[in-house]
Amino acid sequence: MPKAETRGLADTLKVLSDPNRLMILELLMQGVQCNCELGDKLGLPMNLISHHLKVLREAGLVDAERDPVDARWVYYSINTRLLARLRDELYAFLDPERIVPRLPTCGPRIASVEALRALRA
Amino acid sequence: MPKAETRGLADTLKVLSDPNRLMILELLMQGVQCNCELGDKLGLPMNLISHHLKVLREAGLVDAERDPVDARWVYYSINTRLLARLRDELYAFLDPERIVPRLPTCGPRIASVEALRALRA
DNA sequence: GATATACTACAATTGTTGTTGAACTAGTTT
DNA sequence: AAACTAGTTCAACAACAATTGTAGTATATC
Repeated sequence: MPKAETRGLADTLKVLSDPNRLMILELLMQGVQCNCELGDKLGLPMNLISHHLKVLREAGLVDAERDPVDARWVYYSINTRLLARLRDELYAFLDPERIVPRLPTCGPRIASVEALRALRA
Repeated sequence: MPKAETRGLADTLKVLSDPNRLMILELLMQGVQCNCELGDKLGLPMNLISHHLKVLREAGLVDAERDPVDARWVYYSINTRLLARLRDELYAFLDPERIVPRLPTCGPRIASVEALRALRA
C-alpha cells in the first residue's frame, strides 16, 4: 500500500467521519434529494446542510442537478461508481486475512532469531 | 440506520481518517509490532507514534502487549474481530444496491405526482 | 546505584473543522 | 417591480486534533 494512496483514502474517510454527513448519505440512498427536506429530516439549518453537501460533492461522493422545471430546486444524488470503488477499497484494506501473525525484527529475542536464521542458511 | 449507530461509525471513521494511522494499521497488518520500528518505517518520532497508537487502542482497533522477557518492549497487534466487524458494517452501509432511484416528496412536480397517485388509488 | 532503553504523558503551538448568523444569488410568483 | 423561495457564500467563533518538545515512568543493564 503506497503512501499516496493512504493519503487519498484518509481524505475520503475524513469526509465520512461526521455523523451529519453519514446521515445525509443515508438519506440520499433512501431517495431524499433536496436540501430543504434533508434539513427537515435532520433538524438542521439549510446552510449547514449546504456546507456538508459541498464537502461531499468536493469528495466526488455526491452529484448535484438542477430541476429543469423550477431551477430553484437542486437534487442531490450519490455517485454510485465512487461509492462502489470506496467500498471495494475498504473491503480489501480491512481484510483480516491479510494480517501476518508476527514478524519480529525488533525486541530482545532478535539475537536468537537471527542466530536461528543463520543456522538454517 | 439509527442515529446512534451513525455516531459510533463516524467516531471509528474519524480514527481511520489520518494517513499516519492508516499507515500504522497497514504496518501492523504486515507483522511489524513495536513503536520504534513503526517510527523508523514512517520517519516519525516515537512520541507521535505513541499518540496515534493510543487513539487506535482507545477505538479498540489495536491491542497492546508487553514482552514477557524484556518488559520495556510493547507489541501492538490488530483487533481482528473489531476489524472484521467494521469491514462488514462499511460493506453493508456503502452498498450501491441499497440506493433508491428517486423518491420525490419535494420540488415543483410534487403536485402532479400527487395527482397521479390520487388517480391510481 | 547510576545509566541506558523503550515508551508514555504533559504542555504548547498550530492548523483544521463544525456550527451559527447574516448577507447574497438566482429563479419564481404575484 | 416587489415579494417570495431555494439555496449558497461569507465571516466569525469555539472546539478539536496533529505535531513538537520536554519531562516522566518503568524496566533493564553495567
